[in-house]
Amino acid sequence: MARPIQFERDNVLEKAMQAFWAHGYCATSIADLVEATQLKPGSLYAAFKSKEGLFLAALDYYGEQGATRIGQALAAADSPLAGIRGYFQQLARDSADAQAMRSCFLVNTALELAGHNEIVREHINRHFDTVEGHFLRALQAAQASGELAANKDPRALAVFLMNSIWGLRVLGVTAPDPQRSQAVLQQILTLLDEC
Amino acid sequence: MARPIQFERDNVLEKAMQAFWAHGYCATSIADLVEATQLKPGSLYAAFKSKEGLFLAALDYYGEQGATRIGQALAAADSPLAGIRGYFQQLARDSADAQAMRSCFLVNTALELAGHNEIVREHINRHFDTVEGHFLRALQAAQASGELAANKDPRALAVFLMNSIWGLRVLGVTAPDPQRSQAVLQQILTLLDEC
DNA sequence: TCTATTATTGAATGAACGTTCTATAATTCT
DNA sequence: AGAATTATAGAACGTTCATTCAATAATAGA
Repeated sequence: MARPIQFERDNVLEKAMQAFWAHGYCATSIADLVEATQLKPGSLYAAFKSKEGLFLAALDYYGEQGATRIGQALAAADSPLAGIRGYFQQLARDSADAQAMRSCFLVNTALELAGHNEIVREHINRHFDTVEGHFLRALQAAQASGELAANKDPRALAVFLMNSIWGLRVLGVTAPDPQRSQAVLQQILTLLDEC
Repeated sequence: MARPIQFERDNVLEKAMQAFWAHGYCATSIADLVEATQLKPGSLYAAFKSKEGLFLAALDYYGEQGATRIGQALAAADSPLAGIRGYFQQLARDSADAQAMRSCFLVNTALELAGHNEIVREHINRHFDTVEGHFLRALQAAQASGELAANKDPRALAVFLMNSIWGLRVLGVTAPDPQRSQAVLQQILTLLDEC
């Protein structure tokens, strides 16, 4: 009974996410988003209500994709600990890439907005909790199978791994350098070994 | 031969720093800075050239203060490792404070601007390097005195400690919680012990 | 005391901001 | 085919932005 929507929502969210990720919430103007998504202001506001609405949608799009990817990578690994080691090896490589110089969209947003905006904080925490949950289950499985020492605390290790991700993201933006990333990686992995 | 400057530079920088720290570079307007510093736009521009100039001055003011404070805390401790442990205990307490919900000004800035602005990146790295230098010297001293195991790598540990600071700052903004902060702290301190 | 110099003031500037609105295009149901 | 409905386009809105400027106030040397 009416004209159907022309654009694909995921495509628009992907483009908007890239723009927000690259420049942050405040520094990304509606004009930037119009250019990135190829939608006119009217269409953007009809679909997402406001700049903040579009931002939250893009944030969730990023968060869900990321968490899913991590979950799949862990599930596909030869063993729980091998999955975690593999993930951090890749992360260390990413954070050493001087071309990228780009943190995680969630971490950027956490520091730009989470301190003041409770809604944003909730969205971010939800995604972080999902990832932490993946790590926790992997660590518990590793302990059950004897791959992780019995005297380790999976919960504490899971929080620590999240902490390490956040740190490596900052390192990747300020001083991307393979040697430094590898040094950090070694310390992190040491904590997963017997000691 | 001319009218002398009325304001104290450090006082203005302190106020400007608080404003930038609380809201970020982009979200802090000149009007905000005028109110915070009690200087009119003309005076701000005469003294600091531009918004960016004032920001960099405030960033350095923060960085130098912070690095000095850490250096003094480490020097005043009973032993090198005791100094490091004490610093991280305090940091873990800070990041568990739900009232504050505020990261480190340098970390905030790193994620907001360092990816695009090379000058900002250089300023930030200079301050981070100073702090890392303090940690490195403490770790080397600890190793020399036998307090730190001989098989440890002070350089790698120093980078890892910086990484842990950054992580705890993110934790403090998104989900301040004593239990989680303590869990992370325990893992970090474990790496300083024999194992 | 007068002159030169510089700090301070706050209004003025044009550009860019997020958002809204009206006209138009496209579609479905009757 | 016509009527009803909704997406799209892009100009227009008032506001706020960073910055500049002309007028004024305050000081130091002559």
